[in-house]
Amino acid sequence: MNFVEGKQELLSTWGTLATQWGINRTMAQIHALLLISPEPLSAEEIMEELSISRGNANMNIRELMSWDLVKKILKPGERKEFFEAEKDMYEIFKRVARERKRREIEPLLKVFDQLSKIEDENSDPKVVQFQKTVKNMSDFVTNANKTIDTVIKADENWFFSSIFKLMK
Amino acid sequence: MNFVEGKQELLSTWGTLATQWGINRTMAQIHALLLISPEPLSAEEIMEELSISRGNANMNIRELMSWDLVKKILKPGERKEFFEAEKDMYEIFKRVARERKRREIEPLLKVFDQLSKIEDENSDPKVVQFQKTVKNMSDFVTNANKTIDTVIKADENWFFSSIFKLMK
DNA sequence: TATTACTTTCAATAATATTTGAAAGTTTAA
DNA sequence: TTAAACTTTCAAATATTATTGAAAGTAATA
Repeated sequence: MNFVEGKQELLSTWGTLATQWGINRTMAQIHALLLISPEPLSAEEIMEELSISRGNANMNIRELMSWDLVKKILKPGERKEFFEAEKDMYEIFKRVARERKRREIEPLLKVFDQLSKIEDENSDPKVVQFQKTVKNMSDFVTNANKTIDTVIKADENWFFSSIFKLMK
Repeated sequence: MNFVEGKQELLSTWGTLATQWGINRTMAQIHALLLISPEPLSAEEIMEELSISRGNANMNIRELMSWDLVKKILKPGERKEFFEAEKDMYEIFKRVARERKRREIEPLLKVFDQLSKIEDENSDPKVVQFQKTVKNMSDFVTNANKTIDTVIKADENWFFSSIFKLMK
């Protein structure tokens, strides 16, 4: 496998992985492309490399910026915009965790909160198990949420090495 | 909100969340339905509750079993099969982690391994940054993989409380 | 063995998510 | 101003994924 083949393999694998995690394939591929690029790329270059349309490129680049994974670079004297990815993997991980927390976990906790308020005098086992399940889900997600907060604040070596030490 | 409305809300929210994580909506809803059910349910009952076809129910129940989240229960004297979900949230989390690791992380590490073997004498910055990125991704995923192993072996209270203590 | 009571399969269909591309919008500079 | 060089939008088209349901398969029982 040479560089060009390897690049295709990486972009394709990364894109496939992304879809398994509910992330748009093109978004992941643009991200990977910027990760392996030593220089910021323009929309044109991204469109070219991935054979995608201008609209698609624009939309996914902006989505990446909203996740704080990519930033716009303006080169002096150039009118065009260039894009550059944050390259530190742990930083990427933290930013994704922060966004998913905000977009998904927090709304979910609100739903649990509402569901926990359901009062049914009724001691029907169905109601009892429902309430038990909501409580368990809610407690678990609350803990997961706190764990994410911990990770977001921690630094990489400390976090990973601490986790490993737990099992020694 | 009463019990019936709350149940609908939970099934719907859980299903939506699942799609954001690359998991089939129906699969997640069947899982949630079994989680709130005090008794094992038959395929018929699942079809009825979620208004889905027999084929769809069958397919997703089997998928849940392949994730080891649901098991088949045979009641003595009954020909029909019933299904029951593992209800412990941390156990569910570990089983999902174990499966995603096996299905996604391990194949991914193989790809990284191949990509790391690309030798291009060439000191083109594009090649250099490619190799650097593959190395970073690979190291990060390797660490994440080890962390998952740690979590899979740990028990809940110990794991969560240890994590929190890290930040004190 | 034949019938009944189920479960499984899968091609066709439907639902959902992504992508395109042309038109509209914006900014810069002559 | 106007034109050029870009970026953004979004309705329509396409691609992907999920669902249906009827037929085929299987196993228990009469």
